[in-house]
Amino acid sequence: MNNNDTGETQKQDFIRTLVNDDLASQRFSGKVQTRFPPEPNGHLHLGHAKSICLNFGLASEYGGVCNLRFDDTNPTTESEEFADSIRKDIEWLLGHELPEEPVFASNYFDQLYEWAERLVELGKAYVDDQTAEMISTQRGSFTEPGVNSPFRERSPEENLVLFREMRAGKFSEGQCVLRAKISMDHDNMNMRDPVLYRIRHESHFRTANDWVIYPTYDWAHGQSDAIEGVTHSLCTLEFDSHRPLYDWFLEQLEIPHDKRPYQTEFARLNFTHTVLSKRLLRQLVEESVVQGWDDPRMPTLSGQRKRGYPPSAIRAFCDHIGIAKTNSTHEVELLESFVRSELNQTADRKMAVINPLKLTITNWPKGEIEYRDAINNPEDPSQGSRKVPFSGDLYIEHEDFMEDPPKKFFRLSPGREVRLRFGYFITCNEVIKDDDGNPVELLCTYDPETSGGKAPDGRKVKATLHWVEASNCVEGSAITYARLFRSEHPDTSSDVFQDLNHASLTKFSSVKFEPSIQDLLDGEVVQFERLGYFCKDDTEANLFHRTVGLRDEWANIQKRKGTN
RNA sequence: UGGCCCGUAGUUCAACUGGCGGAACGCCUGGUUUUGGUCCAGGAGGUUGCAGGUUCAAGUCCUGCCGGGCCAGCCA
Repeated sequence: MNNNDTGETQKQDFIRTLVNDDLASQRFSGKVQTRFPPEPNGHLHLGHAKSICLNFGLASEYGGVCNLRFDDTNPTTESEEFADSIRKDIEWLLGHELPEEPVFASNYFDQLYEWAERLVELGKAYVDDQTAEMISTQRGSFTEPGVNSPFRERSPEENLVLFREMRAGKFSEGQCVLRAKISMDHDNMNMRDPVLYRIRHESHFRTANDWVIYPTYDWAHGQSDAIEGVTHSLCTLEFDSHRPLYDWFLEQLEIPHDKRPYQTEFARLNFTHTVLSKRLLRQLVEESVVQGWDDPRMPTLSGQRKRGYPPSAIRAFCDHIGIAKTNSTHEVELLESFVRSELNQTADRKMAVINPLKLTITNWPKGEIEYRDAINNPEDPSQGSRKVPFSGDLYIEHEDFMEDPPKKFFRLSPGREVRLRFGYFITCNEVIKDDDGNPVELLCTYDPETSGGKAPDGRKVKATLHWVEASNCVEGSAITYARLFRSEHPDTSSDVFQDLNHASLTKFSSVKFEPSIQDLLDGEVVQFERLGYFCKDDTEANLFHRTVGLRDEWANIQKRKGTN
């Protein structure tokens, strides 16, 4: 695999082509500036990661600036807590602190208001006293033109008085709005006299009680871009039909062409077996399907962090998938392969037994402990090695023993010899079972001649098992995760909750770890050999979350047998 | 139903202004290996949505159709 492609070749996609064209034509005198504009009313997820990588990546490639701009135009749903968590997630993803302090659309409320007055004076905006319902029915449909509001022809003077009274708090919520005066029979519904300001008698987390009218997204966005000096305003496909509006406002306000940002849309990110809509994600949290926004099964950035996904792997993934206008759904396995690829290079190896089966070496000198050399990372010899205790009292993985093994099962079974990693060859001689016939202990002998992992007589074994020494081990637990939804495209079904995978979390409570896990930092990711990558929990002692498993040939063989 | 956007291996993307359709992930086979991991080599997988047209030559240009997405919040 070549995931860690350093990619010297310049990336090429339709957006970078546009930027190069603008550079060539000196459209913005060689400047490139972008922005990432989340609304502080929820948590960031993988879909946002694509946009963050694009916006911040593009700016840094072209030596420009990318602002984190909070689109805080709706006091009803937004909060400082969301803003703080968004900033934290972005800095984690980027791997460094924000080069610039975040900015807020609310910083521009004065300017936005002033511009709105100008539009009123120009006769291009009016105060409409109708209810939301009336305005909605008057908007018409895709095939029917809208009808003009009875208040559409108010004079600029009257509108200015009314608009100032709106601002002064003279009216109640919903009593009136400010609308742009464009055209009620436009093919594009967004151009049918859109609302610019609505009344909210609510405190805003940045501007407190300074305002009782708040700009809508359409009125705030393009002008905020212009104020900041954004050149390329990148957003997702669903804003395509808003672009004519974006341009219309800048045109009316006579923003000079070389200072006029323009909007370009790209396809948002989707994953198989995953939902990325704010509404559904919130529902998963509120209905306690998951344990919170940062549940490791959540596609939120905080969830991925808790699970141990390296941000560099998410960035490499975003680089790899590129930017296009085609609606697309990526296989979650692709992201996982980037996570493995990264972790394979960086994660230290340890040993843990997740589902222990006692194994006693009958010819081992009683009570003797030997310290075996174990390499920390075969991909990176500079990481050195450690000593792991070994004795005649061990645990191995339950799944590594079968009394009556099928073909192609290479692990331990009665009479068979296997290697214990960093240890010796052992042969299973006897199986001790409980009343139900389940194996509870294996009696084995070891060959002292195989200390180097090889037999002097050249005989081979077909498997190497991981193990943990019983008297020195650390006890704890581990959680493995599977996808939250069973179907590939859960969000297309009418009831996504019907599609939940009820086995998305499996907790193992009597895990045996080698002693060295006590030196691990919270949030550190290691590979437990043959089991996968695991991340140390930051709140509970000796708890590990499985970030992602290893590729598993044996599981594939079993799956094939199951389906045939 | 009107307007706009999009259709290239299973998936996601390449293929400079028309010039032999490639890669990654996934899958399969073999090699290496003290992780059934990693790594290496090879393989299968395509009527470029369909039908016409222009051209010596079309994934690329033109026309029509089909399929998918978005738009009728005082959300963003």
